[in-house]
Amino acid sequence: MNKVHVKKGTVLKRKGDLSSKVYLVESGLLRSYTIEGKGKEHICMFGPENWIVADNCQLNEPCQLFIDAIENSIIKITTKEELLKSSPDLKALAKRLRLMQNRIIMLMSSNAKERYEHFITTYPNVTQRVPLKMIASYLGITPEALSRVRHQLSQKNG
Amino acid sequence: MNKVHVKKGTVLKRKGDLSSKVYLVESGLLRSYTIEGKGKEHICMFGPENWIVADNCQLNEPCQLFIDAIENSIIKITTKEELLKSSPDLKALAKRLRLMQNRIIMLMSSNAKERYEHFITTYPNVTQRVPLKMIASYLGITPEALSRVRHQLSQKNG
DNA sequence: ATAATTTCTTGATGTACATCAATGCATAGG
DNA sequence: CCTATGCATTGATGTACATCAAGAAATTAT
Repeated sequence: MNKVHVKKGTVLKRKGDLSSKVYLVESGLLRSYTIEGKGKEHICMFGPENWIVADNCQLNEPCQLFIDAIENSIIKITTKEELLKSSPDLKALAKRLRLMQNRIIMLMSSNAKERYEHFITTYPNVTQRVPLKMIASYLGITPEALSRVRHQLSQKNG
Repeated sequence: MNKVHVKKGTVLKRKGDLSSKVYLVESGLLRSYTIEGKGKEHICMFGPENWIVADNCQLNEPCQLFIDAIENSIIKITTKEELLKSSPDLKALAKRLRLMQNRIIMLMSSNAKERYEHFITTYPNVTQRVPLKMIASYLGITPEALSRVRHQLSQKNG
C-alpha cells in the first residue's frame, strides 16, 4: 500500500471519476463533498488522522463526491477491490453506506418536494405500503408539508 | 440462523436495549426510528424484502433506535458478533455507519445550534482547523447562520 | 509592507416549512 | 351497524433559516 504526501488543496478525486480508491489518512485532513446545481458545496465527511475517506458509490459507477486535502497530509491509498478481497461480506454493508450517504446529501441539499421524489425512486414499493406520516418522518418533514407536496405534484401530473 | 414470523406492530428492539441483534428481512417490512424529546418520531430506515435492519451502535452500548414491524414479516435474526466473526474488517465500516446514522438523525431532528454543538463533540480537533464556512457546509446551514449561532453561544458562555 | 483575496460578521428582508386548529375520511372494534 | 380512533387534508399564522448586501477582519500573494 503506497504512502503519499499530498499538499493542501490537492484534489484526489472528482465527481464522475471511475476510481474506486479509498484513502487512509495518517496525518493531515481530507474532506469529501458534493457540488450541487447552483454551485453550492455540501461537505459529506471530514477525514482527520486515522480516518478512512472514500466515496460510497457502486464499483464501476462514476462517483458522486469530490475528495481533496484541506491540510498537507500523509495518506495511504488502497482500493475497494482490495478491501473486498479481504472480506466479501463488505458488499452488503457497502450498499447500506451508499444509501446513507445519499440520504445525508439529500437532507442537506433538497427541499421537501425533491426529498419526496427521491424517496419514491429509492423505495418504489414502500411508498404504497406505509402511511403518509411515516414517509414524512423519514424525509424529516411534517405530514402536513408532505400532504401539500403531494397535492402540488398531483396537480402537475394528472 | 433462526427464522421468525413477526406480526405487524411487534417491537423487536427498543432504545436503550443492549442487544446486538441484526435483522434480515425475508418478507414484510421493518422500520428503525428514534423518538426525540418532544415525542416526535424520526424514521431512520425502512427495511423491505432482502434488507438488513440494525442499529449501528457500538457493541455493548445501549442502542439508540427502536425497531418494529410495519407489516407481518418473516425475518432471520443474527448478531453483530456473528457477523464480525466472518469478517473482522467490518469494524472500521461499522464505525463509519455509526457516524452516518448519527448524522442522519441530527439532520432530521436538530436545529442549527444543536447541530453545531454536536459537531464540536464529534470532531473536537477539526473545529479549529477548518474555516467556518466548511463547518456550515457540513452542517447543512449557511455560513451566516453559523456565525450567528457562534455569537449566540459565546454570549452565553463567556 | 501593501495589495488582493478570502473569510467572517452584521443587518434587512424573504421564504419554506412548522405549528396550531378544524374538518373530512377511513379503518377497526364493540 | 354505529361509534371511536387514527390518518389525511386544508387554512391561518409563526419562525428558523436563507438570501442579499455591505463592511470588517484575516489570510495570502506580490
